[in-house]
Amino acid sequence: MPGVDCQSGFPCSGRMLTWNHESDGTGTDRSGHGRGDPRAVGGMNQEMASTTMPLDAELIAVVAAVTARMPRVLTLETGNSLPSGPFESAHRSLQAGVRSWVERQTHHPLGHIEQLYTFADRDRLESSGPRRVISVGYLALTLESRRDPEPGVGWWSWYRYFPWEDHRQGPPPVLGPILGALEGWATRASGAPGRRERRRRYRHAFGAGGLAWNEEWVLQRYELLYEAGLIAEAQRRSPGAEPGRDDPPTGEAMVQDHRRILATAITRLRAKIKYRPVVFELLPATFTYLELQQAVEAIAGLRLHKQNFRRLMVQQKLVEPTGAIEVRTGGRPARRYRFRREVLLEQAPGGARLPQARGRI
Amino acid sequence: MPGVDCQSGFPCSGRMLTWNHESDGTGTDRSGHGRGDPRAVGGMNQEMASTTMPLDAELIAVVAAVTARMPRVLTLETGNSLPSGPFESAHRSLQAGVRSWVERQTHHPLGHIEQLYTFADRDRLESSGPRRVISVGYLALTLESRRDPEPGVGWWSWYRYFPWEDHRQGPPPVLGPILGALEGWATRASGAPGRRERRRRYRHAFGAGGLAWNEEWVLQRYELLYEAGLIAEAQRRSPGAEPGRDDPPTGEAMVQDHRRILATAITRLRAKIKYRPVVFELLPATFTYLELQQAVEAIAGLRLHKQNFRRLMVQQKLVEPTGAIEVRTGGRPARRYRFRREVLLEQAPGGARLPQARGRI
DNA sequence: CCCACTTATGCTCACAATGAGCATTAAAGG
DNA sequence: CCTTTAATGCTCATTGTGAGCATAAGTGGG
Repeated sequence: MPGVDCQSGFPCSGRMLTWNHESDGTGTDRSGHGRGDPRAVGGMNQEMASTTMPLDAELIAVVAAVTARMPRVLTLETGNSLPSGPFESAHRSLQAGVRSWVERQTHHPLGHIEQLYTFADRDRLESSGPRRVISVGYLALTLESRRDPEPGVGWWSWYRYFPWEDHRQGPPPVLGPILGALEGWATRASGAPGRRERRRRYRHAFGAGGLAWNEEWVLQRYELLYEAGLIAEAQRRSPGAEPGRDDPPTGEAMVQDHRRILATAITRLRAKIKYRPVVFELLPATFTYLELQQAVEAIAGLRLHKQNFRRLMVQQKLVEPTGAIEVRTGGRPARRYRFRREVLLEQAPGGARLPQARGRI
Repeated sequence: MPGVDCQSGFPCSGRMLTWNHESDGTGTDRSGHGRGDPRAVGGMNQEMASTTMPLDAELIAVVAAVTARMPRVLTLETGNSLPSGPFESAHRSLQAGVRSWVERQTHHPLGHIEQLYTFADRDRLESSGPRRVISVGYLALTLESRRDPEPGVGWWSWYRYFPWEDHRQGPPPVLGPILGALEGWATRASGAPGRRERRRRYRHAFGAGGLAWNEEWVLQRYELLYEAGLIAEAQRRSPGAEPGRDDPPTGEAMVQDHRRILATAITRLRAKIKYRPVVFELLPATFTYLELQQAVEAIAGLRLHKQNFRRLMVQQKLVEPTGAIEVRTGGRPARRYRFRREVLLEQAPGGARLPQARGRI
């Protein structure tokens, strides 16, 4: 009776069967901005012209980079919108469309690209024209290039739009006022159960009241703030609502729901950086361990333990020394490394342990 | 000097920073069926009418269930296609569209739904009409219902389409011939490096030559077989190619690229089941540990270690006993459990440990 | 009633992975 | 030479996970 010999990364494992309980915000049944979203209402009692309907497809890209320890996003209109454009007939595929569109619009070559999410909610666009639009969001990782900055095109820190997300120096100052406002929102709920529920939700999302901060829940936090009416974009939609004078600052707004798409992208990247070697797409060819770590820290919005980070890099053999030494460190010189591209082809996928169960159990 | 107190699930962790090296096949820059995909060629030298183009949106659903220890998919046309239909103007959102379309088509209520992927490759459809189509794939989890089976509508085992994916009784018989054919394909490459590369790729994907089988790489394996010309759908596309008489059986074909979409869904579900409590969507309200385990095994196509699986359930407190006892076990009676829905709201997300770094490092 | 057989449950044990933090090395700047 | 700042090495306690032994509690036959 040999037993399973579990290399499956599974229950026999269990390492992998640690269920997260959290929605990733990109897949589950949420059509708008969460329950209270004004956009989720409306419709459903309108024309009901149940026929195929020609529509336009739009591509929206979140182009991310890291410079000077800051995660940045490529924007148009002086930071008010993400690069986007129509899906054209000349494009072989959606992916090709994003690439050509963004590169034409920004003169910026894209690196790694992945699809984020597709949506076509009826009330998405403010000026709903005659045609319905289906939007496909993409996340692209690159190096920030400084050359020919077109007018209006620029790189802005993520944290300009989500100031509560940067916990590298500990909880950011904005967090206090935000939690205060959320508590107010909870208090305004009708009924004790409603108040309790709102309180539970915001504490959970923001790690308040002794709960832990989960850096991955970017979208959830944004949606909660939106629901609580603390996001400028939400106030735009309900014209009656004025920004309360006591409302805390909740970051710069963007056109339409671009900021929500950015939140989706950050969520995705913060999750992905943990199980795929994507950081390297954001770094120059060679780097020191510290630079690598700081890139991860910038994205995650957290400080990391230096020695353990190093140990991890060593164990996984993701990088190899170039032989070069960086002397401008402020301390002992550091070795420079390069990403071992071969790992993309090699055997063991670090996290999810491999396969196969043999014999009877 | 307090230190980081790393609960971040991060590098200080490293638990989470074990990069996978693998593409998930749903996000990366692959527009067709991998490098050799005939669909990835074509186009790019055609009309180039670079303007906004009205197109039709189509929704395609992979509706999954588990019955009698088999993972099943809801199909139309006697197993030849997935439920699909146009995105209509009456639909509030894409998600709502899938729901109503599938339910109308199959009289089957859907449970959990998540978006899979959106594609609009030019050469996707065989009969490319005048209009371009953008397709949005969805994955839905439900319980199989037996009532009023419309003609042509039915549930088929996944493994009918991917017979090499079921490793619950050890490597399936088809695997041998398939590996043989892949070796032949590798041998037919021109040049030693080409042959070596093909060999490396198929061994990696299929866990041949001492390598481990990774149950998550469903899409990669399918694409490799497609590229090797071993998939019926691929042969349809290049009319010259006849199925070789020595070709191994590679499962039932489906219309268009529906089988590829199914592969994407299986890949996603096999991955997701490890870090989110989604299995419960596939189970009745109460169940025994064994039933739960068998559902996971059906999806993963692997056998699991019973005691450790149990330990996991206990540790994570995902289920609670109902008090009921199942006696028809063939052995000692088993307790029945129910999923603790509260866990969806509760604190700790099992896998990705929580956050926050305080103090200086 | 005892026995063989089957599945359910408990529990142990060794080993690998991970969180924290001490210690040492190697530059730069007075 | 001494202080400060990083880079690197390495230790140590804890927890997580792979395997498997052992016992419990039914069923179906002698």
